[in-house]
Amino acid sequence: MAGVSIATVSRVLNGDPVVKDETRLAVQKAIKASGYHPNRVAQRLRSTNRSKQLIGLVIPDIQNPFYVDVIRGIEEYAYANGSAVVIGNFSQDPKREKLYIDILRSESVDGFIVAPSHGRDHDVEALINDGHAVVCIDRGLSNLSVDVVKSDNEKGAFNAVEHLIKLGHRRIAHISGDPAIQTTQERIAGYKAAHKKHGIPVDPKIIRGRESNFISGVAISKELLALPQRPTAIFTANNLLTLGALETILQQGLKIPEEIAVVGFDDVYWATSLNPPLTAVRQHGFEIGQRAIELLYQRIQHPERLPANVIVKTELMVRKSCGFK
Amino acid sequence: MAGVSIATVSRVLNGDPVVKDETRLAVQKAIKASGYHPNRVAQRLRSTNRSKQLIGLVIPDIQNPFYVDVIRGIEEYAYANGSAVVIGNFSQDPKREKLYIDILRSESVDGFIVAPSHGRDHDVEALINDGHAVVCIDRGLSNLSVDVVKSDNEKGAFNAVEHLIKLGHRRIAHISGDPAIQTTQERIAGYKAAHKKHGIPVDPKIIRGRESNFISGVAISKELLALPQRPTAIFTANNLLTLGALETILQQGLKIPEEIAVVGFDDVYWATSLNPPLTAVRQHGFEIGQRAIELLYQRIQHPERLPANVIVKTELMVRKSCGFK
DNA sequence: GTTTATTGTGAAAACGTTTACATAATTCCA
DNA sequence: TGGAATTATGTAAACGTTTTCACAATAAAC
Repeated sequence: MAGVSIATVSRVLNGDPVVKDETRLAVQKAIKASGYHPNRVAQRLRSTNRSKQLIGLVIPDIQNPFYVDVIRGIEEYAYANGSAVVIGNFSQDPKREKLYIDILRSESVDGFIVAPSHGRDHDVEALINDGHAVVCIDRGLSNLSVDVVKSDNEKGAFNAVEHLIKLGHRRIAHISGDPAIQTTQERIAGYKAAHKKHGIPVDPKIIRGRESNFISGVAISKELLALPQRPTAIFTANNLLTLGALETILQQGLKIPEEIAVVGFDDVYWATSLNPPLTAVRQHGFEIGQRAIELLYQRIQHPERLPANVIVKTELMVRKSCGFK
Repeated sequence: MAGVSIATVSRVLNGDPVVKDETRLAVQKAIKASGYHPNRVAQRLRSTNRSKQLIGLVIPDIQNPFYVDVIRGIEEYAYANGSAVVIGNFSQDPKREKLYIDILRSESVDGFIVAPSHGRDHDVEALINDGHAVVCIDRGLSNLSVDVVKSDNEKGAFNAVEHLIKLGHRRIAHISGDPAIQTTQERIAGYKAAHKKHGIPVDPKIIRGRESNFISGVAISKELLALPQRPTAIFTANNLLTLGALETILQQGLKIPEEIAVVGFDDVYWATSLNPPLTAVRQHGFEIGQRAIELLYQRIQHPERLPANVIVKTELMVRKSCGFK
């Protein structure tokens, strides 16, 4: 249509400076006129060096607002680069995680951003060993050195618990998540560190963790509230557990913060609408996403770069659920 | 490796019954041994008839839990079929919507599930006119007949408002969303219908709508509460507006439901944890997603089928935010 | 006016599959 | 046992690009 070969069209599309201005304009005109759009599938199939404009994201739980923030951060960057993001939400199911990794692998994405289901995630390890660019979020891998972006879980938990201690609480329960997950362990460590610093003994009976979901939150908080020596405060390890605890407290008609104080890990956008507004540890999910995709592009360009470990600060959002003013 | 041609390997992969059992086994063994994975990019490039195992999803707001439910419904089905889902979140930005549609188009996805940014969405129309399989969710197109799956917005709003009326409320405000969006109009229609049925005059001054976000919710509820003849109840048109209203009410120290009743469109998983638990219109997002992808696959197989219009029921979740027992 | 550099363009291979067609291998029937 | 019918496999084109290489056209140098 522009009277040139497809090779020249390709060059124009890729901004190759070698084409004459005259032909470039002719081609661009023809592209406009014909409504031509390059086929990204063919582009990906062919090109080895250049960016394939597609990145894969493997997420454990898309219902968790924290990951939604992460996704938004990643997407923002991807959008700015004309890249698309393929999201696989594996709902905490390792089998499904594997399927998504396989799919994305065979989609020849530029790279992967993954929250591995656990520290010894063989599928993610295999991915890295096969030379793919991978950045982990929220949790790392125990056997392998890899780029990781996550929150400062220990510090975040420490601050939350210290806040409670400074308000006068001495018997603080902790509803934690799946003990197999690194994140859980770090948050427990922060909890303990705050106790240690203030010379308060840790009672292992009031640190209880199972799966990270609403049900566990309800169940564990019931157990804790039935204890003979009832805690005056509860520190929950993520937003679903927090909801479970609130449910129980509401149901038992206990007053927050007078009868029981609550601090949650994971700030959520509706935390201020709770009554009373919830004091919570805010993770900067959006920023985590941004840093992750930046690292990913760096890794793609410099595969030999040493793995980075980015720790993103948390922020204690003090609201009204803590009591003992 | 199995001593056969690549054509035969392809046939084995696609379950072509023509291959001899013996060779099939040999090939399968070789596939296992070599860790071979078919390249989906090449598959998509080549194959015209068969499913490309990729569907495109264009969503206005991934932070809205309703859409998250929709996504989960879609993904569930896709996962069961070994398909992947590419998600484009355009954050209510039509430019971004267009970019994502273009990207997905050139990814040669099997089909699209889209929530068009407005009724005259030219990009979505173009998609359909170009012969792509498209299913709309949440809102349809005004110029074009297309498969649509959405909630029964009018009925949902009607039930919510009638519930308030039956509890004795006579002055019910409505904080609505973007007036340009069909969904908004339908919810307003339901609001009016309930008034009409019960012979209560509609005061247009207490129906106010702007963008569907937290800020609007705060602003409009402030306006409403400052009115000389203050409403005794507020019906909000979506979960972000609800949050905004709750924020204002909490800040002004008003008691729910004694001083002001609240019913929200969009039930959310944390509605029960609010204090008091929120009465809300539940949309079955997961089911909407499921129906949408079912319709999409049907449309792919029968492009000439007449467009369907699936209306999914809503459910009024009666909790404690309505008062006037 | 030839040779040499420089610049812009085209031809063709390659990416990893699917698929129409051809051919080889097997079975069937007379 | 020879040919036809059937079955299983291989060959090669195609999908829509990118990219290497060669070549043509122009400009520069002698």
